[in-house]
Amino acid sequence: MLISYTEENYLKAIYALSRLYNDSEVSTNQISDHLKNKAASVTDMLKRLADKKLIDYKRYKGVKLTDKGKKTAIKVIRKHRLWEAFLVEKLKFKWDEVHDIAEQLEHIQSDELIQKLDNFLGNPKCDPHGDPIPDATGKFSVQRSIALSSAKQKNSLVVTGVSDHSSEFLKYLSNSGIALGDNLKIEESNSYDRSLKIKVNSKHSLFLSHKAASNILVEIK
Amino acid sequence: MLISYTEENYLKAIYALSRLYNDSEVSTNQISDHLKNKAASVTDMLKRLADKKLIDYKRYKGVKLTDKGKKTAIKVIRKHRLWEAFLVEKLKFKWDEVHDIAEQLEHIQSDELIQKLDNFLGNPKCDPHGDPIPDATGKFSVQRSIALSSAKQKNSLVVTGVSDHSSEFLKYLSNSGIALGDNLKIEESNSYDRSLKIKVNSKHSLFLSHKAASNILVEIK
DNA sequence: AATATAATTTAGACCTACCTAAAAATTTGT
DNA sequence: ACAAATTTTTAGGTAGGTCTAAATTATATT
Repeated sequence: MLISYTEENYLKAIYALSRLYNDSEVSTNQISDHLKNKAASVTDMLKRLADKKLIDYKRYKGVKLTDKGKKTAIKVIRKHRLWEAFLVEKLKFKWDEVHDIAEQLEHIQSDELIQKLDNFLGNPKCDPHGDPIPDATGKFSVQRSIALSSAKQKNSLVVTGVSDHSSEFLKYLSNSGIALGDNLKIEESNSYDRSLKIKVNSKHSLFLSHKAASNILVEIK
Repeated sequence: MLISYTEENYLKAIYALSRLYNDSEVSTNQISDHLKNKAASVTDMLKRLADKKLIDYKRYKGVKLTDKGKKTAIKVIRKHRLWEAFLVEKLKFKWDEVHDIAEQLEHIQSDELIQKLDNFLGNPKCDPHGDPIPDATGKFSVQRSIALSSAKQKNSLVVTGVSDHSSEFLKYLSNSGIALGDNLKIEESNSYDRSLKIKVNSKHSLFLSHKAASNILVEIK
């Protein structure tokens, strides 16, 4: 079955938005904001994607990718990140110049091309931005560590390291009851000073300043 | 001004067909045969291309590329051939596997990408099929030598070499009044035995067997 | 619980790029 | 030169993907 350029972009958007909010349903408006289309256009497309069994869709109730839709979205992401790696590693683009070109290249259809490109690049695990590249089966072999302060997802964050290695900071962390491997949930984020309220291992809660949160590295589980 | 994927394919088709027949006007049916579309669809598109000043078009009279249209077509060809070179040289595709993928890649929009790809490949003059790659200004620095027997264009052929180097064949050629640098025109081609009637330097005419014609190399001027 | 507000969907329109069928222009054959 | 055959164009329709404006459903407020 054929999936168009535009349909692929919708699937990718739904995948990304769903990840941001703990794999929950994605709303029409979220998609229209993300894609900079009107909500009415999104509704049209959702019907078509549902006909093709790429999403589960009930009107007014938001949307989720089916396994087939998810597989398609991850394949597009795989292609995008491999092409970004190619553009930076081989063609010597700057990392900030490659996004628009990769947006086009990600839609080229050829399984053999993806596989050969992957080999040519030495089967990289991450793209130039540090984002993980899924393998041909759709599996992400690495998770990216990011600053807690820049985590977009609220749930299922695991502490994997720190970027401030001073004993002062590490002492502060242990006093706060935060250790490597702990599970964090962002309960509140305050935009005026970018401080966070965090729940640790579903037990105790605490406030973290932006400075502290930016030095805690987490992965999305 | 934006030129769509489909419009680019029409321009490429018109360019190729025009070259086959001494840069003459191209007919609606030639285009529809080549693109495997219906003639009515071609007429639709020709009107749009004419609106965009990419072709000169008068109804019932065939069509020619404008300078702007020609420049666009050559740029697409440049991209196609550079990508083919990449696929074969770098990704180790076989030369006969790359065409469909290059048909997609040729429409990626980014001048910087083309230039960087060209440099990455070492500024090749020809693609893996021996077809010349135009430079960024649209100039072809080499002409491809082909067997006279496989020339699709009838006019403006220049003798550049032979593939049978036997003294017997060379003697036959000089007896026939054909030498390096001579200008040839195909006046007739007979499909039952693939023999050709040739005019040499706009002066004398002669018949050539398929065997003889397949050993004479020519370029298109 | 009724109403106001926000989110979503429907209705109707447009453009690109294709199609079929019929009409018009051109070319060919005698 | 005129009829026949061929080529090309016009007319009208379809599907994808977008839009605006209006209607519907869901959510929030009081």
